Amino acid sequence: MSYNRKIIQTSSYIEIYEYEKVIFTQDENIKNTEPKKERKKKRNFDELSTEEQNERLERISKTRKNSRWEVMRLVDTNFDKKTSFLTLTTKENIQDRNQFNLLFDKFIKRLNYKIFNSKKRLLKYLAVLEKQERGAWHVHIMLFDFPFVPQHDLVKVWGLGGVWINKIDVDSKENRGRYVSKYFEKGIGQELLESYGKKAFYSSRNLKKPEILKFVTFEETENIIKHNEVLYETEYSGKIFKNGELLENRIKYKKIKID
DNA sequence: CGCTGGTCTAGACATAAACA
DNA sequence: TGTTTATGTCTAGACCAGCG
Repeated sequence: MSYNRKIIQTSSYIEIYEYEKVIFTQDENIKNTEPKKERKKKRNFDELSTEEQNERLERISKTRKNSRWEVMRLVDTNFDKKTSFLTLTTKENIQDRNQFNLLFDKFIKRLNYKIFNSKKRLLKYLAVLEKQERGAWHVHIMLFDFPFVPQHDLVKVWGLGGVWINKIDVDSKENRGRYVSKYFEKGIGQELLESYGKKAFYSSRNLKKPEILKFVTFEETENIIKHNEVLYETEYSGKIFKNGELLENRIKYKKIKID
Protein backbone atom coordinates (compact mmCIF):
# COMPACT_ATOMS: atom_id res chain seq x y z
CA MET A 1 0.00 0.00 0.00
CA SER A 2 1.34 3.33 -1.00
CA TYR A 3 -0.05 6.77 -0.55
CA ASN A 4 0.60 10.42 -0.93
CA ARG A 5 -2.33 11.60 1.07
CA LYS A 6 -3.39 10.87 4.59
CA ILE A 7 -6.64 12.00 6.10
CA ILE A 8 -7.59 11.74 9.73
CA GLN A 9 -11.12 12.46 10.78
CA THR A 10 -12.37 13.09 14.29
CA SER A 11 -15.78 14.46 15.13
CA SER A 12 -15.16 18.16 14.74
CA TYR A 13 -12.30 18.36 12.28
CA ILE A 14 -10.38 16.58 9.58
CA GLU A 15 -6.67 16.69 9.01
CA ILE A 16 -5.16 16.37 5.59
CA TYR A 17 -1.54 15.56 4.84
CA GLU A 18 -0.37 15.97 1.29
CA TYR A 19 3.00 14.44 0.55
CA GLU A 20 5.05 15.71 -2.34
CA LYS A 21 6.46 12.24 -2.97
CA VAL A 22 4.50 9.02 -2.67
CA ILE A 23 5.28 7.02 0.43
CA PHE A 24 5.67 3.32 -0.22
CA THR A 25 5.12 0.65 2.29
CA GLN A 26 6.34 -2.89 2.05
CA ASP A 27 4.38 -4.96 -0.44
CA GLU A 28 2.55 -7.97 0.92
CA ASN A 29 3.60 -10.09 -2.05
CA ILE A 30 7.28 -9.50 -1.71
CA LYS A 31 8.13 -11.76 1.14
CA ASN A 32 11.21 -10.72 2.94
CA THR A 33 13.62 -13.56 2.31
CA GLU A 34 16.49 -11.88 4.03
CA PRO A 35 17.05 -13.37 7.42
CA LYS A 36 15.84 -10.98 10.02
CA LYS A 37 18.55 -9.10 11.72
CA GLU A 38 18.76 -9.65 15.37
CA ARG A 39 17.08 -6.93 17.27
CA LYS A 40 19.30 -5.18 19.66
CA LYS A 41 18.43 -5.56 23.25
CA LYS A 42 17.25 -2.45 24.94
CA ARG A 43 20.08 -1.01 26.89
CA ASN A 44 20.10 1.13 29.94
CA PHE A 45 20.62 4.78 29.48
CA ASP A 46 24.04 4.63 31.13
CA GLU A 47 25.27 2.06 28.65
CA LEU A 48 24.78 4.37 25.70
CA SER A 49 27.28 6.80 24.26
CA THR A 50 26.52 10.46 24.66
CA GLU A 51 25.31 10.62 21.08
CA GLU A 52 23.04 7.63 21.54
CA GLN A 53 21.72 9.13 24.72
CA ASN A 54 20.75 12.26 22.87
CA GLU A 55 19.14 10.22 20.11
CA ARG A 56 17.13 8.29 22.61
CA LEU A 57 15.96 11.38 24.42
CA GLU A 58 14.93 12.89 21.15
CA ARG A 59 13.04 9.80 20.11
CA ILE A 60 11.24 9.64 23.41
CA SER A 61 10.15 13.23 23.26
CA LYS A 62 9.00 12.72 19.68
CA THR A 63 6.91 9.74 20.75
CA ARG A 64 5.47 11.71 23.61
CA LYS A 65 4.56 14.54 21.28
CA ASN A 66 2.78 12.09 19.04
CA SER A 67 0.88 10.81 22.03
CA ARG A 68 -0.30 14.30 22.68
CA TRP A 69 -1.82 14.56 19.21
CA GLU A 70 -3.30 11.12 19.62
CA VAL A 71 -4.93 12.15 22.89
CA MET A 72 -6.24 15.30 21.29
CA ARG A 73 -7.93 13.31 18.55
CA LEU A 74 -9.35 10.75 20.93
CA VAL A 75 -10.81 13.48 23.09
CA ASP A 76 -12.37 15.19 20.13
CA THR A 77 -13.82 11.93 18.87
CA ASN A 78 -15.30 10.89 22.18
CA PHE A 79 -16.23 14.13 23.86
CA ASP A 80 -19.91 14.52 24.66
CA LYS A 81 -22.19 16.49 26.95
CA LYS A 82 -21.67 14.01 29.73
CA THR A 83 -17.92 14.22 29.91
CA SER A 84 -16.34 14.60 33.34
CA PHE A 85 -12.84 15.45 34.32
CA LEU A 86 -11.43 14.05 37.55
CA THR A 87 -8.17 14.29 39.40
CA LEU A 88 -7.28 11.72 42.03
CA THR A 89 -4.61 12.22 44.63
CA THR A 90 -3.43 10.02 47.46
CA LYS A 91 -2.94 10.84 51.09
CA GLU A 92 -0.01 8.51 51.16
CA ASN A 93 3.02 9.58 49.19
CA ILE A 94 3.09 6.89 46.52
CA GLN A 95 6.17 7.27 44.36
CA ASP A 96 6.03 3.95 42.54
CA ARG A 97 4.37 4.31 39.18
CA ASN A 98 3.30 0.69 38.92
CA GLN A 99 1.86 0.66 42.39
CA PHE A 100 -0.13 3.76 41.67
CA ASN A 101 -1.32 2.41 38.37
CA LEU A 102 -2.59 -0.71 40.06
CA LEU A 103 -4.61 1.37 42.51
CA PHE A 104 -5.95 3.43 39.67
CA ASP A 105 -7.00 0.31 37.78
CA LYS A 106 -8.86 -0.98 40.81
CA PHE A 107 -10.60 2.35 41.19
CA ILE A 108 -11.82 2.17 37.61
CA LYS A 109 -13.12 -1.30 38.26
CA ARG A 110 -14.98 -0.30 41.39
CA LEU A 111 -16.39 2.81 39.78
CA ASN A 112 -17.54 0.76 36.84
CA TYR A 113 -19.32 -1.66 39.11
CA LYS A 114 -20.96 1.11 41.07
CA ILE A 115 -22.33 2.80 38.00
CA PHE A 116 -23.25 -0.08 35.75
CA ASN A 117 -23.69 -2.76 38.37
CA SER A 118 -21.87 -5.06 36.01
CA LYS A 119 -18.49 -6.69 35.86
CA LYS A 120 -18.26 -5.88 32.23
CA ARG A 121 -16.13 -2.80 31.83
CA LEU A 122 -18.37 -0.24 30.27
CA LEU A 123 -16.70 2.88 31.54
CA LYS A 124 -15.14 5.05 28.88
CA TYR A 125 -12.06 6.85 30.02
CA LEU A 126 -8.76 8.38 29.13
CA ALA A 127 -6.14 9.06 31.78
CA VAL A 128 -2.69 10.47 32.27
CA LEU A 129 -0.46 9.99 35.28
CA GLU A 130 1.39 12.96 36.58
CA LYS A 131 3.99 13.43 39.24
CA GLN A 132 3.51 16.04 41.91
CA GLU A 133 6.24 18.10 43.47
CA ARG A 134 6.46 15.89 46.51
CA GLY A 135 7.18 12.98 44.19
CA ALA A 136 3.80 11.34 44.50
CA TRP A 137 1.86 10.21 41.48
CA HIS A 138 -1.63 11.40 40.82
CA VAL A 139 -3.93 10.94 37.88
CA HIS A 140 -6.10 13.04 35.60
CA ILE A 141 -9.04 11.14 34.19
CA MET A 142 -11.55 12.03 31.53
CA LEU A 143 -14.76 10.08 31.66
CA PHE A 144 -16.97 10.08 28.61
CA ASP A 145 -20.70 9.51 28.65
CA PHE A 146 -20.53 9.57 32.42
CA PRO A 147 -23.58 10.11 34.65
CA PHE A 148 -23.57 12.56 37.52
CA VAL A 149 -22.04 11.14 40.68
CA PRO A 150 -21.82 13.20 43.86
CA GLN A 151 -18.27 14.09 44.78
CA HIS A 152 -18.42 12.39 48.17
CA ASP A 153 -19.43 9.15 46.50
CA LEU A 154 -16.38 9.33 44.31
CA VAL A 155 -14.23 9.97 47.36
CA LYS A 156 -15.67 6.84 48.90
CA VAL A 157 -14.97 4.77 45.82
CA TRP A 158 -11.42 6.04 45.58
CA GLY A 159 -10.82 5.82 49.32
CA LEU A 160 -7.18 6.85 49.17
CA GLY A 161 -7.27 10.62 49.12
CA GLY A 162 -8.66 13.57 47.27
CA VAL A 163 -11.02 13.62 44.33
CA TRP A 164 -11.30 16.81 42.33
CA ILE A 165 -13.93 17.37 39.75
CA ASN A 166 -12.75 19.82 37.16
CA LYS A 167 -15.14 21.59 34.97
CA ILE A 168 -14.14 21.88 31.39
CA ASP A 169 -15.01 25.21 29.92
CA VAL A 170 -14.34 25.12 26.27
CA ASP A 171 -15.24 28.05 24.10
CA SER A 172 -15.74 26.04 20.95
CA LYS A 173 -16.20 22.48 19.88
CA GLU A 174 -12.89 22.15 18.10
CA ASN A 175 -10.98 23.45 21.08
CA ARG A 176 -11.82 20.71 23.50
CA GLY A 177 -9.15 18.32 22.36
CA ARG A 178 -6.61 21.07 22.47
CA TYR A 179 -7.75 22.26 25.86
CA VAL A 180 -7.58 18.85 27.37
CA SER A 181 -4.32 17.83 25.82
CA LYS A 182 -2.89 20.96 27.38
CA TYR A 183 -4.18 19.73 30.68
CA PHE A 184 -2.59 16.37 30.05
CA GLU A 185 0.53 17.81 28.55
CA LYS A 186 2.50 18.03 31.74
CA GLY A 187 1.93 14.39 32.54
CA ILE A 188 2.67 13.26 29.03
CA GLY A 189 5.82 15.27 28.68
CA GLN A 190 7.45 14.85 32.05
CA GLU A 191 9.83 12.31 33.51
CA LEU A 192 10.91 11.07 30.13
CA LEU A 193 13.61 8.82 31.44
CA GLU A 194 11.80 7.58 34.46
CA SER A 195 8.82 6.66 32.35
CA TYR A 196 10.94 5.22 29.55
CA GLY A 197 9.07 2.38 27.90
CA LYS A 198 5.91 3.18 29.78
CA LYS A 199 2.68 4.36 28.28
CA ALA A 200 2.14 8.08 27.99
CA PHE A 201 -1.58 7.74 28.52
CA TYR A 202 -4.11 5.12 29.49
CA SER A 203 -7.49 4.55 27.96
CA SER A 204 -10.30 2.08 27.97
CA ARG A 205 -10.56 -0.10 24.91
CA ASN A 206 -14.09 0.94 24.11
CA LEU A 207 -13.40 4.45 22.84
CA LYS A 208 -14.29 5.57 19.37
CA LYS A 209 -11.22 5.84 17.22
CA PRO A 210 -10.55 8.58 14.71
CA GLU A 211 -10.77 7.43 11.14
CA ILE A 212 -7.60 7.29 9.07
CA LEU A 213 -7.48 7.07 5.31
CA LYS A 214 -4.40 6.66 3.17
CA PHE A 215 -4.45 6.68 -0.59
CA VAL A 216 -2.84 7.95 -3.75
CA THR A 217 -4.45 10.84 -5.54
CA PHE A 218 -3.51 13.80 -7.65
CA GLU A 219 -6.62 15.78 -7.14
CA GLU A 220 -6.50 19.12 -5.51
CA THR A 221 -7.92 19.34 -2.04
CA GLU A 222 -9.11 22.87 -2.64
CA ASN A 223 -12.67 21.91 -3.50
CA ILE A 224 -13.02 19.79 -0.39
CA ILE A 225 -12.21 22.67 1.84
CA LYS A 226 -13.87 25.44 -0.07
CA HIS A 227 -16.81 25.72 2.24
CA ASN A 228 -15.14 24.87 5.49
CA GLU A 229 -13.05 26.85 7.85
CA VAL A 230 -9.34 26.13 7.89
CA LEU A 231 -8.24 25.97 11.50
CA TYR A 232 -4.57 25.57 10.88
CA GLU A 233 -2.30 25.15 7.93
CA THR A 234 1.40 24.58 7.55
CA GLU A 235 4.05 23.19 5.28
CA TYR A 236 7.11 21.38 6.44
CA SER A 237 9.79 19.01 5.36
CA GLY A 238 9.59 15.31 6.06
CA LYS A 239 11.76 12.46 4.87
CA ILE A 240 11.35 9.57 2.49
CA PHE A 241 13.65 6.62 1.97
CA LYS A 242 14.76 6.15 -1.60
CA ASN A 243 17.74 4.43 -3.18
CA GLY A 244 19.20 3.82 0.19
CA GLU A 245 19.11 7.36 1.34
CA LEU A 246 16.74 9.73 3.02
CA LEU A 247 15.37 12.38 0.73
CA GLU A 248 13.39 15.44 1.50
CA ASN A 249 9.65 15.10 1.18
CA ARG A 250 7.64 18.28 1.45
CA ILE A 251 4.40 17.91 3.32
CA LYS A 252 1.40 20.17 3.41
CA TYR A 253 -0.80 19.94 6.41
CA LYS A 254 -4.30 21.33 6.79
CA LYS A 255 -6.71 21.11 9.64
CA ILE A 256 -10.28 21.79 8.67
CA LYS A 257 -13.36 22.30 10.73
CA ILE A 258 -16.37 20.18 9.97
CA ASP A 259 -19.74 20.07 11.61
C1' DC B 1 -4.88 30.87 21.57
C1' DG B 2 -0.79 29.02 18.84
C1' DC B 3 0.21 24.96 16.71
C1' DT B 4 3.01 18.45 14.96
C1' DG B 5 3.42 13.96 12.38
C1' DG B 6 8.50 9.15 7.33
C1' DT B 7 6.40 3.91 8.50
C1' DC B 8 6.60 -0.73 10.42
C1' DT B 9 6.44 -3.97 14.07
C1' DA B 10 8.46 -7.05 17.94
C1' DG B 11 8.09 -7.06 22.27
C1' DA B 12 6.90 -4.66 26.50
C1' DC B 13 3.26 -3.09 28.85
C1' DA B 14 -1.38 -2.51 30.47
C1' DT B 15 -6.45 -3.64 30.20
C1' DA B 16 -10.24 -6.62 30.58
C1' DA B 17 -12.05 -11.17 30.89
C1' DA B 18 -12.10 -15.15 33.66
C1' DC B 19 -11.74 -16.90 37.84
C1' DA B 20 -11.70 -17.03 42.93
C1' DT C 1 -13.95 -7.22 45.37
C1' DG C 2 -9.22 -9.05 44.53
C1' DT C 3 -5.96 -11.91 41.59
C1' DT C 4 -4.54 -14.37 37.47
C1' DT C 5 -4.34 -14.83 32.65
C1' DA C 6 -5.36 -13.64 27.80
C1' DT C 7 -5.24 -10.28 24.58
C1' DG C 8 -5.24 -5.47 22.92
C1' DT C 9 -2.32 -1.27 22.72
C1' DC C 10 1.85 1.51 22.85
C1' DT C 11 6.84 2.29 22.63
C1' DA C 12 11.12 2.49 20.60
C1' DG C 13 14.33 0.37 17.57
C1' DA C 14 14.58 -1.12 12.73
C1' DC C 15 14.03 0.01 8.38
C1' DC C 16 12.18 1.86 3.89
C1' DA C 17 9.67 0.82 -3.18
C1' DG C 18 9.29 1.12 -7.98
C1' DC C 19 2.90 3.88 -9.37
C1' DG C 20 -1.11 6.68 -10.16
